Amino acid sequence: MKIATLNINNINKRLENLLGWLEKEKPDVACLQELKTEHRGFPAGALRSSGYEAVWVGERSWNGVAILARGQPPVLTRSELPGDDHDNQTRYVEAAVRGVLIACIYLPNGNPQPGPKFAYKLAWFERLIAHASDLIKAGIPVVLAGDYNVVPTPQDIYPTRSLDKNALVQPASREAFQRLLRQGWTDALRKLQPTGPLWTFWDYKFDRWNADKGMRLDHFLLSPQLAPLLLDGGVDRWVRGEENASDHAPAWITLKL
DNA sequence: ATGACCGCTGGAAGCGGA
Repeated sequence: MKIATLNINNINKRLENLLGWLEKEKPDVACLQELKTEHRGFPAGALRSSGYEAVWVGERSWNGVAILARGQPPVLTRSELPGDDHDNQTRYVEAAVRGVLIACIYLPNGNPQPGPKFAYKLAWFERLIAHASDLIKAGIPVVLAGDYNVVPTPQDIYPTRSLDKNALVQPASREAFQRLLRQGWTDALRKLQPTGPLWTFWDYKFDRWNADKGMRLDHFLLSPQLAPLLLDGGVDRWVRGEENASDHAPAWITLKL
């Protein structure tokens, strides 16, 4: 079972890029973030024509997340992260596919830092940690996939001091990610490749793609039952080099199910 | 680097993203 995650940065603006990637790489499950469309604007028909059924939550202009599954409909289990009834941002969707619970996450960016946006990021992270704890305790196979907007360690970003104040690299952001891992989750891509660059994002600005100055922001966390089933994984870097690309590339893993 | 990008809203600059 091949599971992928991609921050698409507007699904309708990049629909041809998305369909081209799905056709070529054929993930069984694809988690998407930053749909940037209201619920009714989601291109469900085009995706169905390409062989994918979907569940999604969306809002105008910002955020929005989806789970696609090839050849079968994902079974929706949650469309929001528990813990704050006043949070209306569409950043979490969860569904079961072939016996695996898939959570698609778009964690808040948190810039500028410090400030209310960074506080929202950390509060959202705490809600995720609480929910993830419940999922671990449930003893079921779970993949937490998505754009965490966290650079976990210094080796997950090109060498620079210019981003020292950025929310993505703050000690509080990294500490929250480590606390999540310590519940028993496995950082799948880092388990496969313990050291070295594993970029999934290159800023549009400053020609970062051509300089290959990227960051690792998109992660797969595996529950204890799934970690031993991890076979392979990587980043589809070619997608970032296409015309009209998102600033993220897809990351993927395969599980022996 | 107060950076040179990209997309959105609204109908101009300003915001958000990372």
